Amino acid sequence: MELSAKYNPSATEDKWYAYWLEHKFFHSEPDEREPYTIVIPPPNVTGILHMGHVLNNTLNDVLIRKARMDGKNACWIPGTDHASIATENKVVAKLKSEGIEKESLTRGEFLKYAWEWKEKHGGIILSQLRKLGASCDWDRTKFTMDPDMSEAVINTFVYFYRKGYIYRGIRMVNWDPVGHTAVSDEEVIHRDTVSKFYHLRYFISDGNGNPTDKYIIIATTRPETIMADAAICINPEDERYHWLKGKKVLIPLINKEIPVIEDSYVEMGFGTGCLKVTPAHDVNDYEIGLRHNLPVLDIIDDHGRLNEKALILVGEDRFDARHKIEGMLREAGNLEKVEDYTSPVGYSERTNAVIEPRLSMQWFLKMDDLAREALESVESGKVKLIPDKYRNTYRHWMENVRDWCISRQLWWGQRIPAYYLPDGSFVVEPTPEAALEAARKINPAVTAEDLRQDEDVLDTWFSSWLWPISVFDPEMPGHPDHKPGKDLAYYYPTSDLVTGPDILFFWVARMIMAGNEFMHDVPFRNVYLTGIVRDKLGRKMSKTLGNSPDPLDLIAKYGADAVRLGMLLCSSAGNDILYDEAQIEQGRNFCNKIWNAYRLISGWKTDGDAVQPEASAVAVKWFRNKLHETVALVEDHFSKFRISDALMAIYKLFWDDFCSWYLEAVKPAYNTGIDRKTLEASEEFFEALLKMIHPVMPFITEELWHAMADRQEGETIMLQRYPSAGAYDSVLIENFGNACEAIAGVRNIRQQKNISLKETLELKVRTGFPTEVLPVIEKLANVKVTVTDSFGDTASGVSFMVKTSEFFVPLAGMVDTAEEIARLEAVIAYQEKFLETVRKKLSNEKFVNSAPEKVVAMERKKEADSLAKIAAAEASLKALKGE
RNA sequence: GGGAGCAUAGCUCAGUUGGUUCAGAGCGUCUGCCUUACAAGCAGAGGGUCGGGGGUUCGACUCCCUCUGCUCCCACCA
Repeated sequence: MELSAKYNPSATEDKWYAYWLEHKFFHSEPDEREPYTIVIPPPNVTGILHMGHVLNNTLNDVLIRKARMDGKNACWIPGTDHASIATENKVVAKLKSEGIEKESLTRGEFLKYAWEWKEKHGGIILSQLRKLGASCDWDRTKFTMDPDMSEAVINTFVYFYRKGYIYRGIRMVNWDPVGHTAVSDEEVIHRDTVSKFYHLRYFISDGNGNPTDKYIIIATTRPETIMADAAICINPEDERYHWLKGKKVLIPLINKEIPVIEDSYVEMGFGTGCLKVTPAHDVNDYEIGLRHNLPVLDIIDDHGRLNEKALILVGEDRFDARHKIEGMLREAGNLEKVEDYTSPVGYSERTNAVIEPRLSMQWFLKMDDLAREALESVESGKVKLIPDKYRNTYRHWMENVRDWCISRQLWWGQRIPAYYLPDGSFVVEPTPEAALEAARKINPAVTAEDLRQDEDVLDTWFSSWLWPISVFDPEMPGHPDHKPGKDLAYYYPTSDLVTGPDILFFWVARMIMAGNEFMHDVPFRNVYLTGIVRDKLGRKMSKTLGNSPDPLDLIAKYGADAVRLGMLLCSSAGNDILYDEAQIEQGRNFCNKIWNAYRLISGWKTDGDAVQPEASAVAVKWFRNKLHETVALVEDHFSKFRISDALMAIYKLFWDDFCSWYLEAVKPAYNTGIDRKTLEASEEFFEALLKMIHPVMPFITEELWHAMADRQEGETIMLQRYPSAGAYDSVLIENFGNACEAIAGVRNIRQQKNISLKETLELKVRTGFPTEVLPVIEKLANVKVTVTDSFGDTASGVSFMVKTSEFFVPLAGMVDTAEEIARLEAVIAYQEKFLETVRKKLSNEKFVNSAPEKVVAMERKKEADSLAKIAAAEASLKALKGE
């Protein structure tokens, strides 16, 4: 059958993925083999595949496929994350577009919509991963809100509550007015933001609530909060304001009287040195308020609007209010001036809303003990971070961690299992039944109807930190004395985790905590932290910039293998990836190269009588050694998670060594058959190469592996053993490399002298050059080689050197003597300079005495080689000059 | 404000205890080729004072100090 000159991925990818699924090659069950386990970083259940996923899951798939081919029992657990805030936002937005407000729904009604949404959109991303070729064990797919997974979360909550780690308290939290929930400190992103610095006049009160003509100036970025001011604060050391001590001032517009207090928190040099204290809307002010017993007046509601306690601008959004109050203050004569000002402002990671510091009742998990142990796990090397520069960051975070705010004012998630009695006390139990029983111990009269469950749900990370445990045995979390199930006992701890550094703390650190707590062992051995995918200008991929390509479009255009290779080419661990479509083109081109190598080999016909040419014999011998050498190199790269280096080594082995040198060396002349030995060796090499590439490019390798031989139904390249590194003869490899250089030398001369490849030339080489590789030179350079001690008339030809071997091509009548003299003189000049530096070293006693023997010997060899080269060049020069 | 990291060819990056002829790779560039696997290709070539300065050493891309320029993380200066 005639094969197309181009590889067509669309014709093969779906076919082979279906084949793999049909034969359950991805499925794993515990057995006597060594397990190799990866849990997927669960993507948002309603998310769509983006380039970051492509990078991450390609790496995961390469590792898992490599392990599978290494004979391990490889298991990659897929699944999705319920992503409370993100998903709830999407559902709320969707309902809103249909004219339904969340507030108008009961919790149950809303959750019904949410589950419908999840059923419709959930899992899209998992099907996209199939397009990429991900070899996940789909039978084990998990979702963080599966009933048993949710149960694990509840049990964990109860466990830590009973342990005394979970408590409830009023805290200043980061309020997200768009998500209508508190978020953790880690979910707040601080960005320098241009705003205004308003200088306001606060008039001194005469004591009866009436303004005098004296005033002080206070600088603030948030004039809309002045109605909640509880005091004005000055530094007690500040002599400028001593006259203010004990006075009262009036809040502009509402004329409310508030005291002047003193606190060293105020910096005299900043702003006007005079601070308005608004305990309800600023973390520091809250602290000051506590010290000075100030009342807390909360004037902003869940949506970020002023409430009735503000007295004015009630119902206005905080930013509208800021704008409006500026005018009102100016009109009232309270606005001294407005300056531009840049200051860090907190934004919600999920909704990008400006965070409103707000007091509220929340649930917290004590972190100190958990963090201490989790730090130890990394410090001791039980968990290795790759690259290890993240250890510093990790340590810093673990040593400064604050208690984890785990409650969220949302409905989509695991509801906190705290049940309130009518008197306000509460019990924490895994089920309503158990809660009732416990409540009756407090008050026997309580009925099920009297109990009210806490309205909040748990932070999503409070479920995903259990992921490496609960996917195998959801009964384990919360029960550290439970006997792990068969799967958990076999697969835990998992082997490697591949994820982004942005969730090192959110997720990785907390998984380590949960692992230590419930399994008394870390959840994984190695954490490979990828970079962030950026565009080629270094900008983050984002929808608004429109610089984020759709991976499925790329797969459709170039093929999944090309996309995978393109992503890996530029991905060294921990470094950001500058994505460029050109890399994916390179991947496509590589597919094509593989495809065409197959076309060549598959077209060869054996000629039963043909004996193996010498050139083929040495090429076969050389490539076998080269293959062994490269496998060893690749294994070394893999062991150090240098995936892109491993890939490049294979890429060069295939393209340069196999295609450009080996195949050209053994390729039979036009219309002639090939000998059996060479054909068999070629097929063996090609198959080994396919196996080496398979983890990175699963589709094309499966296609060609099947095409090259009669395979049985149920056979697959993905379960073949990865080629093993055998011994190799580095002398042969070097000799062959020198032969290649000699070939290049002749080709170079041909190009310079414009001599066609079809014209056979003479090539002389000095005795001593390994004769074994000469047939290859003869074939690929189209030369007739003579080994000799004497080049004869070197004036009528061109010489060149490979390492220390001298070659000569007689070219009667074609030599530009002047040019050749100039070239040789340049060689001599360069070598003499080089020789000088070498001799300088060797004449330095300190060098000779203190440097290792090997290094000194090397310098002596350099000296000898250089002398030889000079001698050769000088001889040629002499001949040219006719001396 | 605190901490960490980076700076090597036009671009993206390797360079693994300071020592192989070590200044590298891929891509791009230039030159010549539609050569019977592949022009998404083949052959060949050019290209860098390893950010600046100083120091340690027989020897520094590699270790130390300093300057400059980027990046990231953490952080409550209104």
